[in-house]
Amino acid sequence: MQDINESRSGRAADTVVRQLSQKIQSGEYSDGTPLPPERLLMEEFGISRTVVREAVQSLSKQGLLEARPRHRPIVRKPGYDAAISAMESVVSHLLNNSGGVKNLFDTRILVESALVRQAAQQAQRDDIAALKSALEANKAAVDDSERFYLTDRAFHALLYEIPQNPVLPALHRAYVTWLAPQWSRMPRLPERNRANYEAHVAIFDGILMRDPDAAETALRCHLDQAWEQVCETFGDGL
Amino acid sequence: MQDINESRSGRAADTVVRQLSQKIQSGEYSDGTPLPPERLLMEEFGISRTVVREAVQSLSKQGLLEARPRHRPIVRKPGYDAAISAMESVVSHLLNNSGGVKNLFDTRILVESALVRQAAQQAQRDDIAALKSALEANKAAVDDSERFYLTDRAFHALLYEIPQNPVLPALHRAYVTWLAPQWSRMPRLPERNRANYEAHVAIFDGILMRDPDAAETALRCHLDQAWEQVCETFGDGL
DNA sequence: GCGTCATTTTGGTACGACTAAACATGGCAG
DNA sequence: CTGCCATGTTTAGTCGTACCAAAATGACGC
Repeated sequence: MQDINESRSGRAADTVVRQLSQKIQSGEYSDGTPLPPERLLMEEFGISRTVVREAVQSLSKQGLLEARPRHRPIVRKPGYDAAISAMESVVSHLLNNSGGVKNLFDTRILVESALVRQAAQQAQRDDIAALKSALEANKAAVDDSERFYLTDRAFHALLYEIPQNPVLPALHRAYVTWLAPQWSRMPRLPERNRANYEAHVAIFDGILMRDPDAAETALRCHLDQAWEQVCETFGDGL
Repeated sequence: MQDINESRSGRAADTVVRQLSQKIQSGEYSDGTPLPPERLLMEEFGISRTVVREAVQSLSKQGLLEARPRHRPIVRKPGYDAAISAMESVVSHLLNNSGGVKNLFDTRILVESALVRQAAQQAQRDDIAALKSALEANKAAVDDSERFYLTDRAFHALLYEIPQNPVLPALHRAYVTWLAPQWSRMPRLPERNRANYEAHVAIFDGILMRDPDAAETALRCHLDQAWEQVCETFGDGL
């Protein structure tokens, strides 16, 4: 009810954004519930609807609100995925620049090679078991390219889960999402599926034998091969 | 001049966002120049100023425009840094959650350990020379904590530059920015500076000797130590 | 030429109105 | 009583206008 004026910030919307995000974080607006209607916020903060809408839009771009058209914005405590999706639009521009896809994929190689090394050194019994069953799912799907794609993704996803760091699975989802436009237009051949499966086996063996070097080598070989396939399909112009 | 209606998209602002971002990417609005005034865009697209403002705000949050209050928005072709800064607000929330800082720092350890391994295997003569001079700057600044902080950052930044992948330096800037709140409130002691310098030397030696394992070990030791210092300062509640 | 001041431009905010979609209600037919 | 549909209500999306203040612009005097 109090005027938020005199908050000495160039833009009124900014102070509203601060107050709202604070109320969200403090739980005053609990997760999953819709925000009060714009007209209520308007009188609560003593501002016009213009400013309310600006603030709401800003918060939704930050991932603290989920705004569907014609609906009340839903309060969302942001997770690591929200951070990733905040970059999405920018990234999509960057991927159109020459070299953008390769730069992104190279970071994936970097990260994933570090992951398999760490897995080879620290993977627990259940991690290994999960990898093993993912491998079997791979093997069972070599002839069904659509399904193989899913099991392929699942195998790599496991690598990102082993360190128990919630940033990493989010990062994997990001890679999958951003590289999907290239990947999904590639031809899916059973031979390639089989080669990928065998590459996965090699990675798994490296982890199983607690041999970081072997695991990393296998993974780099696997991803380099994938990149070559991309280049063959799109003609290097990335 | 044509009506953008009938574009079959729930929100008018979204179509304007698309059109504008396309015009920015195609160079019709060249980088560095201000966008046309809102009132012009309004009639150009046949929409109200409300929508124009919404679109402009959206684009500026995406990093395609740089909007200062009371100024015309400046067109910016987004780079990798723009992607990072798009996450900034979300990340700042995540870092307040328990474990957020540690999760982020762990990814840094992961990435940076992969970087030093790669450096040990692939660093060129000039990379090594750059590292060497960064080390000397370290050594010269051990007694001036403020300056040592800068040279410390510069040393690590070099590691991110070696693979020639523009994503990585941006990532380093992100780490520095996001972890700065914790780092900058830590006491700076010459002993610590000296210890950090020696850790850098160990990393450099590993790279110089083309010994990835040694380099990685030294780096992990270095960063783990840094994390311990953070914990001592803030009492583990991260 | 250069600084100063008045004018115009332009973004920031407010208010009011209307539309259409989503939601809530209640009545009607089975 | 139950399920479905018509109706009214809520609410976000959009538009138009108006006003203010800061910035950009240009005129003027020095």
